[in-house]
Amino acid sequence: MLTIPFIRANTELTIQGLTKKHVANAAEIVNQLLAMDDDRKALLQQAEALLEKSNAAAKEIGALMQSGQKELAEGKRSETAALKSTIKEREEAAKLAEKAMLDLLVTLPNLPHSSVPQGKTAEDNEITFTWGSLPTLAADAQPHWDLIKKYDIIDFDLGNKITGAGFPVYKGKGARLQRALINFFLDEAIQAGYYEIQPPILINEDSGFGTGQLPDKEGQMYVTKEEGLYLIPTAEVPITNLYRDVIVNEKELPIKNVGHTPCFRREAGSWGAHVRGLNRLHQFDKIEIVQIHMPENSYAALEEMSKHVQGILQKLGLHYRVLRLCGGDMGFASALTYDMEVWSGAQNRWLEVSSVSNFETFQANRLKLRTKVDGKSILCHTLNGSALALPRIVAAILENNQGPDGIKMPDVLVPYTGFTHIN
RNA sequence: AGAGGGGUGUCCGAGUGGUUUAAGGAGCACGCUUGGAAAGCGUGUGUAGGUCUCAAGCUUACCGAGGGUUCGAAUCCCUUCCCCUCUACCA
Repeated sequence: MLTIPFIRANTELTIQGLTKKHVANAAEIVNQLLAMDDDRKALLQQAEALLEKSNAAAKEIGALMQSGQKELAEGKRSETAALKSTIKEREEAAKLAEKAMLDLLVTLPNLPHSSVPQGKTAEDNEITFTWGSLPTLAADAQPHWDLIKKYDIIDFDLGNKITGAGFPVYKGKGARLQRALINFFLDEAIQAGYYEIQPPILINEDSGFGTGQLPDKEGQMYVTKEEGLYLIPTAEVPITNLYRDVIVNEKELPIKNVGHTPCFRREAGSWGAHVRGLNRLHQFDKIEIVQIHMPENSYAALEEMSKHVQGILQKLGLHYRVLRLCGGDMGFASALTYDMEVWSGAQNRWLEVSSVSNFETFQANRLKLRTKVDGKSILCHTLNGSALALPRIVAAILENNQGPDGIKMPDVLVPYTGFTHIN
């Protein structure tokens, strides 16, 4: 979330940024927020003044008791007892004012970086780079949902039986391809200096708050009935939350972590056209990279992460493009996001396979993730990106590499799969 | 899951209602000392908020978390989380 001191010092900038992200009535909300903070401070001061008085009196009573002046102590006691209810009342008022302010503050998205294009929908995203060329496919090229049936490698019907829609079962070479991709992606990340983490895939409420899923987006996550734990929508949540309530030594920065996890998304209400086959699932595997930086280095890190993801796509020989998301299409917590999309040969459309973002201090403020500069604590910058999500990569490989002898595996993957073709 | 014991600062650790303004030790930083180091001596060493032009200062909260009792809570009570031991179960 944004910080009040920042909003106070950069009120105009804040309003402009929120407007770019299509927050309605940004100016009104910001002014209300500042008024609420003034309110909070005033109430806090009242409460603290009374507390100071009461603390002093309690200390006096203690001293009187010790020196045996019981009568005096008793008198003082009844005097200060009267303060109690007023103090409690003011403390509660201050607490309520703070909560009201925070409740509003957490609803505000992060401010977009100055390079973020204006715009409302995916149409307004800016294409910054395109690599490779359209695959040449036979006229009878099939979409992946037909190919997986033809080769019997991914089974939606079985998934329906044991769980429900959107939970496919990977079989035989389909399962082995999954495992190959996971290992390939992890190895690529490790080679690029990332440290591997295997986090829990259920998280508590504090973690959901730390990275911005909660409050507000609980509808997108599965939750366990008894414990109230959430199934992670992405490894970003547990891996970033490792640093919740942490003051990291500047010498330990940058932190570069990678982890593979299954990801769970309810995708409530988002089913319809364009979501056939592997395009959108309730459960899928993803390798996630997370970085933590000194503020001045975070944008260089974002470029590095983008290059890392692109390097993998190039090794896989997938035609892709890079988008700089516009204000209306970017995520709640992000300041700048690049999406990578691969070309899906038989669907004739681009599929998003990665999203890399710089959150600047937005998550760090929620997490209380700080470092020290000249003895003062400052918020770190957090970044993350998919490197990569599996299902759409699988869809693209299947569709783009189909031929008369089956589906040819990209060369880099063969050492991992142990086979050259799915046939 | 049941019974019992715990959770104090960067770490160890004392503290069962009132100079706790959290003892003591270790570590760390700086200074003195030294040819240099060690030892020794001295000083300092948390987070967040408020006040303040800045700094200093003052002030509030924080002893796992939340609530309560009290003039006053690390200390007493309740709830909850986590750790340890034993039992049970299990891969």
